[in-house]
Amino acid sequence: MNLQINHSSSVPLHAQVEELLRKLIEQPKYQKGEFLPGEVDLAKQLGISRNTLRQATNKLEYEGLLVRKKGLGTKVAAQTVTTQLASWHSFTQEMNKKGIAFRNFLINTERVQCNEKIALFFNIPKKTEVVKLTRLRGDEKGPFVYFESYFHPRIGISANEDFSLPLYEILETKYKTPVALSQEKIKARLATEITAKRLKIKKGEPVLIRERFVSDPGNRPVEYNIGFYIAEKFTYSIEIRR
Amino acid sequence: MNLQINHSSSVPLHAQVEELLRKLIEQPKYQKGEFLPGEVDLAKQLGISRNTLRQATNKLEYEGLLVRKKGLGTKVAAQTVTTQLASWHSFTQEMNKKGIAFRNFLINTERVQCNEKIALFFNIPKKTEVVKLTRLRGDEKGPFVYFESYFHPRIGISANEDFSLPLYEILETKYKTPVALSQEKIKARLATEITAKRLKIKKGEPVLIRERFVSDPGNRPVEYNIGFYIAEKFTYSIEIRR
DNA sequence: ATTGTTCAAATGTTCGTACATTTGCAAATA
DNA sequence: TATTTGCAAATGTACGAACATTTGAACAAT
Repeated sequence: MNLQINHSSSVPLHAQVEELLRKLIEQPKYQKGEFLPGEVDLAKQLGISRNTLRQATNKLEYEGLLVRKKGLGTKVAAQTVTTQLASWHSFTQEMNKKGIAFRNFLINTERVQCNEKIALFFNIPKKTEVVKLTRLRGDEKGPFVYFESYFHPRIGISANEDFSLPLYEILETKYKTPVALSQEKIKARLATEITAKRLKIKKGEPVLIRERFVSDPGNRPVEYNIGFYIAEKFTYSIEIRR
Repeated sequence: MNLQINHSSSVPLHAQVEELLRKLIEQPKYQKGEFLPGEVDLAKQLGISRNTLRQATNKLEYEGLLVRKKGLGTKVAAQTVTTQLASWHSFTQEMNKKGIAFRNFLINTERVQCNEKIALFFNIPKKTEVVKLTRLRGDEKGPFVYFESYFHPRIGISANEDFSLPLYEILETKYKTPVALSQEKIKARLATEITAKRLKIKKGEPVLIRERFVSDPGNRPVEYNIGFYIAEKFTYSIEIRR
């Protein structure tokens, strides 16, 4: 492994070291729980001071990637894929942060007639045409979440929109529709045939279903979103302040 | 304002400073966006080194409480992402609202040795004795949720406590331990034998598992809580503002 | 066998220092 | 007057050093 950093780069050393460590700890031995080299050694090896090294490891520890234990050493935290809700568009970021390659298996947009539930939330007549966005996401091993999004006609979003950007960025910048409030409902169910097929699991395996009712600052409905997560692969994480 | 720290305390200086800053930045002038004193000045005022001060501010910055700008200064972050949960102790309220008679099937308290996970969160040695509260709740048709709560020894809660009152009321009034932050994790799993027995369902039926890591305003761990819900009977509802 | 002691290694804490970079503003300049 | 320059103040980066505390293991004493 190439543990090289560039002392004359404009990128701060601690940032370089941080990146390097992110890659380093992907190695199977570290994923399996082996301790990293000691701080003193590692710093010497990298040609930097222990303090600078700790700047990097501190950040990774904050993120929950590393666990340090006084008198023992530093190792990679036991990994669970957590969806961080505190930030809105953090899903891919979370993935990337953990070094998990992230993939869109399918993105599709179409115009459909809305069902009763959506009509009720949007406060529009049943069967009004709305734009529906469908996404299937996962990693190289396969999909692990299936999403559907429906947008209120008022937004004027197009079925030809480029949805590769974060959704809430598109809404805010292009359509001047800030989102301010969302009501979420989470439940667990056994996979139906169609859901199982989409997620490539067996019918009857448990899935986490997360519904999201998104509104703007004036409390007007903006988006309805429903996601089906493979339960085994997911922990839904929420941070609450009061 | 009393900017005093104790150099001979066993509490690390940076932790003391962190606490102190949390209180300091509650002042209206800082909430309104005034810059904190410069690092050099503030460190001198506190009688600590700039590095130590930065250890504290780094953490607060990472938490999103402070914003630092090179060449300018440090101020309190404008409040943006406030993730707020409707249901702190609202479970029974929700039930009552829906006219569902609510029943405690079992309440039990005991002293147990804490496992690794709890030791890690509480930052105490493995197998330290902690108070464990067990609850089984449901309606007249049977149980639908099984809870376990563990309390940090610092709280000094007794195993003979009367837990018929709302938990967070007990903590705040009797034990002067306000709770401020909680991290929740939600996952779905198939019921193990023991869980199935408790909830009177069949082994292999899906259950929603909700873990809650509760901390006080100083971010010190207070309670660990895990609940097993019968998935079919439950929807977990969250309200998020930003 | 059990208990206590010592030791080396690891992370934790804290200091001091030096220089880099960015910012806003005031003074000098065209 | 408008622009540039320079400076002081602020945070950012980086190093080195010293000592504290915790851990696990080896070893010694009971």
